Amino acid sequence: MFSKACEYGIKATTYIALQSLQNRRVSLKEIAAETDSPVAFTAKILQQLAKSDVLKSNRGPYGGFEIPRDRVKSIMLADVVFAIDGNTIYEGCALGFDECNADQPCPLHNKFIGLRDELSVMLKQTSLYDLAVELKKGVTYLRR
Amino acid sequence: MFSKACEYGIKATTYIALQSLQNRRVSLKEIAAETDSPVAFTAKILQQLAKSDVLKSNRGPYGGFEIPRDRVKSIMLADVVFAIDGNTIYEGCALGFDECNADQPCPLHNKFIGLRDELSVMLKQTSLYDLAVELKKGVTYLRR
DNA sequence: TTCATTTCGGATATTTTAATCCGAAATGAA
DNA sequence: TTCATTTCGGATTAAAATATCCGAAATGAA
Repeated sequence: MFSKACEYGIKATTYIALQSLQNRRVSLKEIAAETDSPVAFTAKILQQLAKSDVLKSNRGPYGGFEIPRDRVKSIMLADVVFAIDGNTIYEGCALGFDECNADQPCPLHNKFIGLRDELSVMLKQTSLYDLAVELKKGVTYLRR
Repeated sequence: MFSKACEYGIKATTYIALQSLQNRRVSLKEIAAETDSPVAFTAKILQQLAKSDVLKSNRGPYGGFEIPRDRVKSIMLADVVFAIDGNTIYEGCALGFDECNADQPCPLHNKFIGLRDELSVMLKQTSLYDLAVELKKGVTYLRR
């Protein structure tokens, strides 16, 4: 479904969102530890997310990553996924055709369009705020 | 979503099902050509599907692959997918946890269970016969 | 039997994804 | 300024997925 990079990216941004809501800037080391992710690989992903303007990075002591408080509610899961995996998840054909549409569909096309649309809606409607709130409540977890 | 191997496997079994309904046994070469798939890689996948009893293979001249006519309606997409990709698509966690359930869910768990169940139902309810019929009608395609 | 045809199975090669390493650059504090 | 801390960015390595190659085995027909 998602690439490993994207999985780490979602966990990381969720954690950063939670801490940012409490005005805490967090370091790469802390993020990797809290999300059970490989440190160096996570660094690359965070860099990419910073370039895509999903989060803000700061170098030097007391540096780290953050998401401006007023943006936590408007950054959607779809933004994170798109920044890392692109749009194949929304637009890609289940059987790998470069193009696949109602006009000339693959055998699975019609059985998948509904599901894909639902997925798309879900990703676009779920904000980092939504994910952070549940994490804070303790009803979801970033590691086991 | 699916691995490349699984994509090729679905296309191949759909094609074999269509031909088997017309009592035609088909060769690897023909299958690969009709589904626009790499020959040698497709061979491996068909071998695997034969071992999983999704289809029957026959060596020698006039050999090739087939699906017993009376089984085309009872072999489901889920059987093909399971034989190649296993059950991660049904049971795997969206964020890669080894285990992920209502008791200790990842941040996406609850947003995904509905979708995953729908996918599961769809794969279990769609038979090779269903796919072959649409292909025969000319409303779906195995290559573009 | 002989031969051409076809799948089988193991080894190998290529490509993509995942992950690490390390010096450079930025930054804040002493 | 000096130094420790932290991210940045490029190079490299490792692992997994994708794909190919080729000789062996099976099989049906001449």
